[in-house]
Amino acid sequence: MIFNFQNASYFFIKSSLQKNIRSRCPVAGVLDLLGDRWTLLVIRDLVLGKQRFDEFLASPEGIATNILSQRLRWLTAHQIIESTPDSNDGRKKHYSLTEKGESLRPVLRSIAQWGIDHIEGTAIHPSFKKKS
Amino acid sequence: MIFNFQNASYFFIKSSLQKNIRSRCPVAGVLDLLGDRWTLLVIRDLVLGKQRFDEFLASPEGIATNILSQRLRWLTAHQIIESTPDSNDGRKKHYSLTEKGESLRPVLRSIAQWGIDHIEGTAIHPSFKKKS
DNA sequence: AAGATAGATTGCATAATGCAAGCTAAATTC
DNA sequence: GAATTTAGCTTGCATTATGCAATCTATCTT
Repeated sequence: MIFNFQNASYFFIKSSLQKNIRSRCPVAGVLDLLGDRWTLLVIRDLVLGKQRFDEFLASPEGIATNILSQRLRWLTAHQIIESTPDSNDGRKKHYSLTEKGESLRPVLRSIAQWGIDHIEGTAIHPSFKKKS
Repeated sequence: MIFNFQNASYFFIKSSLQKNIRSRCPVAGVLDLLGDRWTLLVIRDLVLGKQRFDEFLASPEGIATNILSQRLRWLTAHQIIESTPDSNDGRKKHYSLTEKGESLRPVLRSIAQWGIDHIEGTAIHPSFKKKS
């Protein structure tokens, strides 16, 4: 990603603007949007049915709270996820994939399949098969 | 990626070892292998028929020489690409995708398609359609 | 009222990236 | 055959991102 995530105000200013696009290549565009060590793992968690901050934190890769928080903001700003407050507990938020986010499922599946086929020690999560 | 690429000797020691795997998730595995701002763009270039250091450098995203050099080494170490010396010009190397690298084509296509559908201003490269 | 919980933000050390410059071996030009 | 150019790197250093621990605020539970 292009911006200094540490500085929240800078982030918000920039993220509401058009992205600094590196090129017209869609692969480069996707990398600018999702291409780092963590963003796609948050989306994976959502695909697997996780919805809450704590659930994402509990994933085995061990994302840090600041990174998670930044990625959730980023993904929300780019309409890939959205959050709704829990109706019973005002502290809780439920994150979910928007339609745009849902459309990443086949991409994620394609990536996962390649990983299974070519990276030793990886295995598919059972619930990954649901909801083609 | 996990290592300090700046220190070449450290790189070589580490890259010949088993990767420090973050989890058994294949998505995480792929991200550890390819998930940064540049690696997939080098693969894209190879998919598009580029073969040489200078050709990769000339791509519109403007990768730096040190980063390109590191990525080529990384991808070679992980059997995704290989290089052969030019028979006429001893300075030149030709990089190409291995079978493992070729198998990334559909993944790249899937990513590209999502980008075209959801990222404004992106468009597919014509030669991307060749060789399903 | 006191403590626990959810979802964060902050400060700081470490690591990765970006850029310019330089380097080496091979090829080309003069 | 010496000087220059080219291809593919490497190095140094500034900037940016990440990782970790600590802290904070609002809400919920006891």
